[in-house]
Amino acid sequence: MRSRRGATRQPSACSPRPGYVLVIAEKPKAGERIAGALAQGRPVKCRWRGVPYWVLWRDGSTLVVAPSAGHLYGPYSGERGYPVFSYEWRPLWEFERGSAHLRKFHEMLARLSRGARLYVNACDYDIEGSVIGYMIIYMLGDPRRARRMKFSTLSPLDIRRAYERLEPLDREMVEAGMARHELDWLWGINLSRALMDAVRRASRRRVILSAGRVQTPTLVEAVRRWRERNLHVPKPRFRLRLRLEAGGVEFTAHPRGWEPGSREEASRIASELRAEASLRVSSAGAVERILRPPPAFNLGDLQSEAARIYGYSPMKTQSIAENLYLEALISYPRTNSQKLPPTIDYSWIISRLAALKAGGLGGLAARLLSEARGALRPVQGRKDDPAHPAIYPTGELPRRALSRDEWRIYELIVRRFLAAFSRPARVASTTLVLVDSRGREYEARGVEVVEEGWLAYYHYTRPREGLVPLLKQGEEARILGVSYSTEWSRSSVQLSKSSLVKWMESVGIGTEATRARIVEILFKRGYLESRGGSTVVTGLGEAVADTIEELVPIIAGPELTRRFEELLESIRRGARSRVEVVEEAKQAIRNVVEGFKSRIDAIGERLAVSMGLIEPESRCPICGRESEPGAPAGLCRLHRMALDRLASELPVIASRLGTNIRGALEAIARRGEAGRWVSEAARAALEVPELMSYLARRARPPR
DNA sequence: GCAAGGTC
Repeated sequence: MRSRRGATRQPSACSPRPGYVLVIAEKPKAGERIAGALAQGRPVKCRWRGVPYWVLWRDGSTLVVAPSAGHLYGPYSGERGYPVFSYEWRPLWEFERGSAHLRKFHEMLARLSRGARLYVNACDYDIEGSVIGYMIIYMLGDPRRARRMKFSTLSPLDIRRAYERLEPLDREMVEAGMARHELDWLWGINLSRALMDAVRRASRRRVILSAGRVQTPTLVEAVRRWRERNLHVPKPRFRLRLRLEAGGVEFTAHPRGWEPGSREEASRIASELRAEASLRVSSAGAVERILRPPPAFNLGDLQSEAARIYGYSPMKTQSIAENLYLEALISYPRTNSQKLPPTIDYSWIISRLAALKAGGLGGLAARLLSEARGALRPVQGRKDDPAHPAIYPTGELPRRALSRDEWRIYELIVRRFLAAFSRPARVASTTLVLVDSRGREYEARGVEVVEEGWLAYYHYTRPREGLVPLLKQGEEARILGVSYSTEWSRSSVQLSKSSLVKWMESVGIGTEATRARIVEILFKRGYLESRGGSTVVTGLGEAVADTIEELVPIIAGPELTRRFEELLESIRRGARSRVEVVEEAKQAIRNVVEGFKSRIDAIGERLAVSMGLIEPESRCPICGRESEPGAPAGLCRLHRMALDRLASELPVIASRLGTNIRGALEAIARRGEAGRWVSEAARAALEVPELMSYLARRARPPR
């Protein structure tokens, strides 16, 4: 009986005689590629309870390629209480919520392991892949009869080459990977239990709290940004705007390198200018910039573009991308790479995309093919990934109508992919410098896209255009009008899911697959909340961040990850052992827990107050948070901080506005640009004499 | 139940 791939099962082929080579892949998709590359002839696709594996023949041996689905094992402890230092590696399906589907993978691998003469770890060539494959071989097979396959892409050539050059098991890499799991487990479980215990003792309530190497620094950063935003004191600036005309073209100019220092000065200069008829051009220059095409997306770039353009959360973008991947429309999305390797058949993919009907994408693909005339070389970004290339469309076309959200993400990926093959764009910018009769300089700028290039494919980063007339030095521009406006500075600090994910990436914590998920955990724990489309930190989030910064500063910032990296590197080099490193961590955690327990009542009380579980002794009259000892009028720490910031900024603001302290305070109390605690403190100071005199004592006149 | 990391 002949069978087509995947169509029919062949019972005899699917239960090969013992003595075969078992090749373990990290996931089904990779297994399929590996089987296809290694088979001489066609691999036979088999299933066990729905999980695929492949049987094939190569140089007279039988190979069975069987996939895992990521990690099948992890540290587990049945022990309650803390500190907890004993654990063992157990199958995840036995104890982890949401891992039930791993059971059939585990059983399939257990069955196939029995008849193998050789085990090959063919998981992704990175630290986690080494652990995934090794644990399966260790638990179900025999590490003494095992080898490692090392390949950097899933191209048939790389896979075949890796199989011809099997290497010994990478034991040091595995030890480093296991150490990573164990260290994260020990720190995370113990600190989380300590926090929960503190609240339970203070309030008799059970609440789920957590801390960890990645989530806690992210929370601390969110708190820092939250405070910065809410403590923002806006400052007024005065912006002069001149409407000019020359040669029939109207345009706008602004002061160049100076600005009016006060409202009074702005008003005086405006009337002086109104009395003049024209400005003289002192110099004119044009420069042309070349904008290189952006590289194809990695997950982080895709997440931030989807957030910028459509307001999608990183988690939403990620799960949409995962669906597109599972439907074979795009390549593997959990990648850090901005590079497209030369081994992929791009002209085939782009010709397939030319058949896309919706959204004009097909037309763009066809246009690219005719523009490129066979020379398809993508730009390469700087970032790389050991296991995967940048995200690209596979050339498979959607078989069903995509939802609006799915289509948007798919379109972003396709457009960005096409742009990577296109030509640079050229943008001309013109700068006119003009002077008035008193020698003050003004500037007018024009921007024009001279050659579209890649902007035709990825138009989301098109520069804003505007024209200025082509004038020469000495020529004049007529003044049509002069105005000035007061602009209050806004806080430039961002706080959103997307900005937190970006921050994590910039300091190197978390991975492509986990960053968005860990930000969601901060919301789930009640540390962060979405209110009216923006992200806020809750009182609980602040209390947890402050508590950990005070008691366990090592885990409050990205430094612990750096420390981990050094330790893991030393294990990989063979300079240190996993046991040694883990024992050291246990000692550090033992000390931390001891310190925590000695102050557990105070910690628990602070956390419980922040959650509203127990009453504080005295509350801030503005917000109801716990009062800070010694603060004026019983303010909390945050409103006291806001008051102090006001005190230091008010004198300058008053002089710019040409008013006194009270006048400046009144202006700030109404400004939407002011941080929330600042405007609240300003309003309170206008009403409560004690606060006003506190301010007056601290507000020093400007030098 | 609690981490972070794989992947479905």
